[in-house]
Amino acid sequence: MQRTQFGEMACSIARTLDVIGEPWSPLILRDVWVGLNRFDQLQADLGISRKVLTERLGHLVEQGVLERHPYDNRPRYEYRLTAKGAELVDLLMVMTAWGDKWLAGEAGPPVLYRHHACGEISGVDLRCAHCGEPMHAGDVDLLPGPGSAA
Amino acid sequence: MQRTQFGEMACSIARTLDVIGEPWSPLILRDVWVGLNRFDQLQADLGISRKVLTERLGHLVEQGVLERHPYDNRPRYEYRLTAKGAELVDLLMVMTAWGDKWLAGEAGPPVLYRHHACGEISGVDLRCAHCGEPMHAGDVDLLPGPGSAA
DNA sequence: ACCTGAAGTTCCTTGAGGGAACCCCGAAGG
DNA sequence: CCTTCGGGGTTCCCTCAAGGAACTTCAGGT
Repeated sequence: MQRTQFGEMACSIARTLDVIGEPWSPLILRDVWVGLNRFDQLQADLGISRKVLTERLGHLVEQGVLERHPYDNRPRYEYRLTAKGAELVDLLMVMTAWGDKWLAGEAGPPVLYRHHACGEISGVDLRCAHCGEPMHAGDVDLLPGPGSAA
Repeated sequence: MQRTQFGEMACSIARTLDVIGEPWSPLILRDVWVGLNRFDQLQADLGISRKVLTERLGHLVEQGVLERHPYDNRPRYEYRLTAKGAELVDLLMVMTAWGDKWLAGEAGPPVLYRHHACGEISGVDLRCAHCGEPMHAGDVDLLPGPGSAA
């Protein structure tokens, strides 16, 4: 965990980091997304310390990103993405795209995405929600919004 | 810093975290993106410890995300995004979109993006690079790729 | 010769991450 | 009824990274 809390900053990036910025959190989300829903599965897959896993899951549940819910009529629980959490998968897909492009090396990407709509192996691209044209680092101006500190 | 190195995992998310997963790194990138390029500017804006800032900048330069380069013909340096780093801004924009939606509260988003192509205030949306249709958590199947461990 | 300002570096303290052992609870087996 | 098993955590200790503040270095300006 970062010692400095980012959540108080007037910045959506900082606030998002307060939710999933701790080490392991994005990987936990990825695992839950792909269907590893139980404590021991996560622990085994990630090799994370049980103590830290407990802390992370607690935090993610508290933030409304995961839901802990019982199964099998005994003290067994599984974790699932909430709607809020499912939208964080966007972030994971963009990380995947960047990692595939810049870090995968000779071997190529470890995982491929097949898009339901077109059936093709593909990746994500960022588009303007308004006009549908590409939207990347150089394509925007930044303006102070209603929630700015000033 | 995470004690466990994620870079060795066969996962582009984990590898990406190895580059920018440390606390502060995404915020440093954001600041450099918006034009805070010098050590003291970054330190003052973020309130980060100078020691940690030195470490983070060093790591980001080593990873090829930032370039350190001299100005003013004396021991003065500024940091700039490389092409590799500029593409990481995609990640920041997605984090912003999510934070704006789920964490901004009453006050609304602290920062707005105006898209050059259409001139409108807008945000990003994820589309399939192949067919252009929306691509989110439920719209894909995952398949093992060439670089998978198996 | 002195001051200033940028860009680090050093040193100390605190607390989060790693690791392994331990605990609790309900079910199933004998 | 007593024991074992397996999921889901807790507890404890150790190490190393983050915070914080003071110190250093180098070049220019006055």
